[in-house]
Amino acid sequence: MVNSPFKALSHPIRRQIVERLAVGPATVGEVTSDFGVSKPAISKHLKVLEESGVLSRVVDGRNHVLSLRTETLDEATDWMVRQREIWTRLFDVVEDHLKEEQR
Amino acid sequence: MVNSPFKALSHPIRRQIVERLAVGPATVGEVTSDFGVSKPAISKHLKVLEESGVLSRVVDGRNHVLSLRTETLDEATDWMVRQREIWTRLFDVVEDHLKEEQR
DNA sequence: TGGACTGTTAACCATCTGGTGAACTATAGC
DNA sequence: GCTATAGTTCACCAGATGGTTAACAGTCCA
Repeated sequence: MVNSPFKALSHPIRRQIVERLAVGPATVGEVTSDFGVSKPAISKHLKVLEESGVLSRVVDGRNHVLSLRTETLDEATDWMVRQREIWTRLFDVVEDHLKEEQR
Repeated sequence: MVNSPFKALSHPIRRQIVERLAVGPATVGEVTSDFGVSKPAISKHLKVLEESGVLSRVVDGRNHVLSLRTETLDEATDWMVRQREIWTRLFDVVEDHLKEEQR
C-alpha cells in the first residue's frame, strides 16, 4: 500500500469511480464508459485506487471485476473524524474556561 | 473554494498541519518549525489548505493565526461515509437475496 | 485456428506539484 | 529611524501526474 487513500481520492475521476463502485461491483469496461477518457487513463486511475487499497480486483476470464474495499475508506474517515473530535474538545475546554472566569 | 478537501489532504505535510491545528490554533512560524522544510514551502501548503476551506487565517499584527475549519472536513467525511453506506446496503440486499434463495 | 473483445503496458508529451534561495512587505520594539 | 522578525511572493528547477496513441497479452467463441 504505497499511496494514501487521500492521495487516491484527490482526483475527481477516481472519486467518481468510487461512487460508481459503491452501488455495486463493475468491470473495467463498465467503469470506463462512464467518463470521456481513454482506457489507458482509466487503467492508471484504477492502479492508483488499487495500490492505495481503495478497491480490489478479481480477474474473471478476460474481465476484471472491481469492488470497493470499505476498510480503507474507513481508515481515512476515522482520521478525519478524529481530527474533528480533538478540535471540538478544544472548543469545550475554551468554553469551560470562559464559564469559570464568569464566576 | 477551488480545490477539493481531498486534494488538500493528499500531501502528508498538509495532513500533519491539520493534526497540529486540531489541538489548537497556531501561527505560521509554529507550524513551520514542526517540519524540516522551508518557509515558502509551508506557505504554499497553507495556501492550498486555505483555498480548499480546510483552514482559516486571522492576521494579527505580523502573525498569521491559523485555525481548522471543521465544516469542510465534515463535507469530505460525509462523502466517504455516504459511499460506505451505499456499499453496505448493497451487501444487505445480497444477503437478503441469499436467504430468500435458501427457502 | 483466427478474429473479436477486454484490459494492460510502453513511449511520449504537457502540465502540475513541491521544493529551493533571494527579494520583498509589513509589523514590532528599542 | 533602524533593525529584527513574520510571512509572502518571485523565479527557477526536478520530478510526479494525467493524458494520448500504438502495441501487446489473454480469453472467448464460431
